[in-house]
Amino acid sequence: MSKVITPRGEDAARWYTDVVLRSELADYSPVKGCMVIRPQGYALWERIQGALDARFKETGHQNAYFPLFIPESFLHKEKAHVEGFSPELAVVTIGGGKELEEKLVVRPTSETIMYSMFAKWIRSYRDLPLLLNQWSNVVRWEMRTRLFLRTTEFLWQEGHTAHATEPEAEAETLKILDLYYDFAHNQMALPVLKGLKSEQEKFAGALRTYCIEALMQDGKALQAGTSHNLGQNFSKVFDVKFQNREGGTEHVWQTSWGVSTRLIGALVLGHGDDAGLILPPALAPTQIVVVPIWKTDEEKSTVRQTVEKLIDSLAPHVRIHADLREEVSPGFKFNEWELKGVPLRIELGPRDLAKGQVMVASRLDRRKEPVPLGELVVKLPELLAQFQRSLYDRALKFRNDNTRPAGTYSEFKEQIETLGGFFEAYWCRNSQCETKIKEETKATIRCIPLDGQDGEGACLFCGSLSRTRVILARAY
RNA sequence: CGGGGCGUAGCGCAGCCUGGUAGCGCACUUGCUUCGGGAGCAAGGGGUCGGUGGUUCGAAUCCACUCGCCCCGACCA
Repeated sequence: MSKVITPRGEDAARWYTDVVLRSELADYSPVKGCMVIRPQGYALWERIQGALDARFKETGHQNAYFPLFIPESFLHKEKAHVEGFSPELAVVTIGGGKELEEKLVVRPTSETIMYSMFAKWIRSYRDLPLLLNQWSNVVRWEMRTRLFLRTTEFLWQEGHTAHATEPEAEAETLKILDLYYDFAHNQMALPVLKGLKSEQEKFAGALRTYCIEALMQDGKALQAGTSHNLGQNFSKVFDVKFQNREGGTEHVWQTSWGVSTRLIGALVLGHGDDAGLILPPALAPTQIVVVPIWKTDEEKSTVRQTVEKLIDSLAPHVRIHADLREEVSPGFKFNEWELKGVPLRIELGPRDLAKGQVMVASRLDRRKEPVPLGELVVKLPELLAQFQRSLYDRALKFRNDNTRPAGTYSEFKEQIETLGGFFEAYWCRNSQCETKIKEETKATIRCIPLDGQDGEGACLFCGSLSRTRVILARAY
């Protein structure tokens, strides 16, 4: 493997692949379109899982697990759903050497199999709300794949809830959207827009799809999470009914929502640079790496002793790792840990020992500052918190600098090509205008932002007066 | 599926045009010296040249077919 990553300015696509492969997040698999998530990448996923799972539990959700295989007929019950997913299904036709009576679909998402069970479990309003989440893999036979951003099989979480009333379902949909928004900001250090998807872009089978939408450093948008209000679309076809307080029978109101391993791609594209990954401290499996430096055997033993004491005192407070390998030089380690995105690095050598200090280097700007040994326990958590803020601020500044009014349609067409980024415009809500824009510019309406819908303007395409403000961008 | 590119050592590549029995860098092994931004020297190990068939005294090299991967477009988290 080459020693350096292809510079982003030279080839952004190659840069992304280089970073993912070289930082050992993932590797290509023998199966086309699939990937192997390596220990580095999986550790990151586990941190994402941990943070989200805690939030789901705090908001009253329970985890469960439903089967990988779904009877083909289930998919066909909801018209829009089957039309949306048919082209990308993997289907099992043979089991145990025999042709199956009914084909089994490998789940592309679990609405249908879950709700067939909901129908069995829900009888009364007392059984509601039912708040479930599942961590699983799903398969969607994509034509074109990219590590983490779009693979044939991916890992995700899918929440599925059932409620007694429409307002309750809508409240749940928005509660999860807020949860995702908060997670993106505070854990991933990525500013995201909360918005509503257009009819064309919404989930197959949903009433409404809300999303969080992020802007990557190459000027392309990335859908980072979705929360759907399913209304009664599925409960009607799966006959998920309950008896209300008044004794009448109603279909439940449902939601589903998810985020996937795509979030790892968002971290790479959102924060990385030509030296590799940059991980937010809140999610970094290793927050601080210690690189000891020595020349003589005598120095080696004193440095090592100090490092061991350091680790013992700091390990309860921060996720810290000492790189004691002797077969590679300190300089090599600096580069390697920077590639892997570890936020802070402590350098500790004879010169530092003499002064009773260490050098602390930040992955953000690669600057180093001396910190007295005795102050580390207090100072390191502060530096990590500061790192987290700075990383977010930098991403926010980037987004602000790359969000602009679309202007006239011809101005927009030119700028989407030359500048990229988010464009603000008004849209008449006519899907023909939306399609035309997409065909002519490759940009899509990313969302109708929930904030700032109080003005009015001319539709970007047809010019008719509109009160719907939208964000457009080219997207992953 | 359309367009472009590539398959030669674990990785990145040269060699191919003009056939003569395979080479470079990194990585790996051993030893010594090193270690504050990808260490140096020395000695080693490792390849059915993607596959099949053909041309030829002889094929990594020429011809035909085939398989696979990557990138760009149409579908999508």
